[in-house]
Amino acid sequence: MSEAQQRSVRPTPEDTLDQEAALADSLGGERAQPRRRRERLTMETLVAGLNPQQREAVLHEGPPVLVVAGAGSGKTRVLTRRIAYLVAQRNVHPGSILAITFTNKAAAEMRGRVQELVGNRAKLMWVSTFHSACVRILRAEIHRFNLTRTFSIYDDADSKRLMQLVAHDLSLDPKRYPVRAILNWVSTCKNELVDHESARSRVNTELEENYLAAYQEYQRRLTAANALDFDDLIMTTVHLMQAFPELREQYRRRFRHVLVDEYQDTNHAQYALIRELCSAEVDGGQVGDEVTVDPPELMVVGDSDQSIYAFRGATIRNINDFESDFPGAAVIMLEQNYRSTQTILSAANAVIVKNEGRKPKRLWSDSGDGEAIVGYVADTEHDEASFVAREIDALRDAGRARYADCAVFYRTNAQSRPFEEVFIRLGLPYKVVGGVRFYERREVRDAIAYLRAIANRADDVSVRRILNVPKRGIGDRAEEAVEALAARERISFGEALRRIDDVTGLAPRSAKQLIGFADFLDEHEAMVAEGVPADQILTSVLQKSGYLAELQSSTDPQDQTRLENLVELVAVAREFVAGAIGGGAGADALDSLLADDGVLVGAGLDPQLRAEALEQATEDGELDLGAGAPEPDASLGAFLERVALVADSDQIPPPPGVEDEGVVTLMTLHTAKGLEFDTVFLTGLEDGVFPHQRALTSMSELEEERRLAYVGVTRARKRLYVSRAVVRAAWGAPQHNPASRFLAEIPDRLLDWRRTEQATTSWRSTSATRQVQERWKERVGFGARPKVRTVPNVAAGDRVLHTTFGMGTVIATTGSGDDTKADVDFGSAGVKRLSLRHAPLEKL
DNA sequence: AAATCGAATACTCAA
DNA sequence: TATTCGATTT
Repeated sequence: MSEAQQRSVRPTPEDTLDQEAALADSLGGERAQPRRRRERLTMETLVAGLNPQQREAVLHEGPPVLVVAGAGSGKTRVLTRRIAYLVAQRNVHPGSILAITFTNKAAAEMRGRVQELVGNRAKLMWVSTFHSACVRILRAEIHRFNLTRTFSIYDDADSKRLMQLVAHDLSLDPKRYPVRAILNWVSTCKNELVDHESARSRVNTELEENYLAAYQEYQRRLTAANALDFDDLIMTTVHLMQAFPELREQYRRRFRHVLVDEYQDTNHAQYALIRELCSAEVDGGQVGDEVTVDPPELMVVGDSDQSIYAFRGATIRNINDFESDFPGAAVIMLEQNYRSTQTILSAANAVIVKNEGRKPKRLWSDSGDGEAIVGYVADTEHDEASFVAREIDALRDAGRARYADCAVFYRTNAQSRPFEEVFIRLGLPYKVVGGVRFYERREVRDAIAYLRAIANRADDVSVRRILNVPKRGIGDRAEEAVEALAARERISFGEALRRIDDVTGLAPRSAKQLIGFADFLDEHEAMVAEGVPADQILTSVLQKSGYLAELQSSTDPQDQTRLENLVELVAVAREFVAGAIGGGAGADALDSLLADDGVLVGAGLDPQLRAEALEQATEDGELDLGAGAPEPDASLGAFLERVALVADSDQIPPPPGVEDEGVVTLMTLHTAKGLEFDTVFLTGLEDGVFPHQRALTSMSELEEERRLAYVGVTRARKRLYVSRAVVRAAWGAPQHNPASRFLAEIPDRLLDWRRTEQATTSWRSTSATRQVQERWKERVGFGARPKVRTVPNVAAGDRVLHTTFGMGTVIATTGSGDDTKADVDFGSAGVKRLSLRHAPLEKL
């Protein structure tokens, strides 16, 4: 970085520590007497310890402002201080602040921190994710679109099931129309605010014709089920604002300050929502529709180098075009990093500059070079895991790190396994965040489906999921008969269950079972109506449905685990209800929602968030911001909503206490965004793994992978390890991977290689390959089968010639012996997986 | 209607 | 490898 840059951003010399201490003191003093009206926070306190740019951001007034916040540049601090400043110095009512964060956990933290600064009034703020905020708005307003406030939220798995039904009914060839592909198309539409009707305009091919048909039928059924999918949550909220200008006005009046974190990861729909709320112009307004309110003050914070969610519609253009989107906007750059050593930052900078067309931005730090980055080339993924475990132990023994200070990152969830195996063997405490998530387990989903069916009878997907789970003698025939009635009468499946007498062609025995099932649902529906709290409904459902009984009597050891998971779910529900009823002061009780073992958590979601009723505009259009005490909400609906919106990152282990040294955290790079650890292990740095196989052919995807690498590197405070495995098992077969290109992008002078690849030319002779091959053969169950015929001996990196595809480069090899396949990049012809035995391939 | 077995398929990332 | 899907059997 240039000298000038350094000088221009260096903070004014001041004793940061002292001021922080003073701030903490004043806060502690205030907390001791919470009932007294708190001292007005002074301006000095609020900007204490901030550098000039941070201070500017906190104090900024007026036009929209973009804060370009490099990794570790203290943006959370800026956001919380700004909110506190708004409340304490500018007399902004907390109820008129809307702050959007990326995860529920971040929201809870931010609310907590602001609360420490300004006290309980902070509870009136809306601090939540886009999704939570939209759900909150939708619950209050969606009747305008003819859904009811009890609508179900379909997650990815639910959507998939529904789309599967749709595709089947439209008799789409599953080969040509994989459900996943249809859903992607639909999701893209929704992220761009294209509903199932206007989507016609983007149909050009026969393929898209069918996508459209699927979209329309899918949406029809979703609506019939009184349900929305994830993408709908945002799109529908925007459509509401557009369809009812007075509604938009109402929210514009309500939210005088809007703050958006992680702006680089917003998609078009989210952008449009912000625009509806904050734009100075009226777009899409109707005749006679006038903006009567000045737009709220808007601050967005983001870093285009950390944009890693393009796959779910995030577009970097939102942050790049902010200044033209919001004319007169100000831009503030935060480039001083307070987190990492210069070594780590240099590595990060060196990697990210390889991306083309990005706005130049260089992080710098004055905390010194620190330790060199440690590199390690392992033979196999198991060796890689052992290395990481040994290293963590060594650091700990040397007193240089606690478990909780260490994190292991990988590209895909599947890579966690070898680490878990080794950590368990060595007795190293750890927690995997994400992966096979609690709420995705079958038994948990079944339980949730029961609850949804009760809360929302029209929810066909849920009702039919549990119709015969546990087995109660309701087979396909019976189900079809009921469905026929539902179709004939144009009612939902659940509704048809109430009219079993009208169902034709039903065996008496089936009819009896169906009536029993319908009664079961009715009974619990009545409980909900009586206001029985969610946990009691859940336990009742599990018992009376026979679900528990079936698991208890099972001999399958897996069912034991399932049982435990359900017990866990009940515990979550209990905590939820306790939190809601304990209500009011209950931010602390919330923290205890963190599960104690590795299974689950549901932290971070403030019950307050849904407990607090949405304040409505009074008749003359004035908003009563502080309306009433928040109502505790222990209802089934509230519980379901929380369950639908929990995020992976809500499960990150809490910082350890004084005695306890916590656990090592394992997670994907995506989940790691926004976090920081003293010691970071960046693993699986292999082409084909990270960057991911599917990103290798596309420039833009490759750049996204690089940003992911950038995010990974910048999570580290003091120590960074980068490692790869020469041979890695994928799908049970050994795979040979070359070094990740990102490794080469880290300057050598920053790296301390503990171990490098042995100089072996042929992969056949490496011990690593043989080792994995042997293991593989044992598992698969065939011994040393003699090869009938030799196949071309190629390895990753070799150049090859194919009779039709021409020249190519071997990316990786899969399998062994006759089954060996090679992934070859033929440039313009793309990446092909070829069987070496058959392919007309010649090694060059 | 339920259970069982082999084949097919799948691994991105996630609210 | 591990889960899921379906076809088949009982």
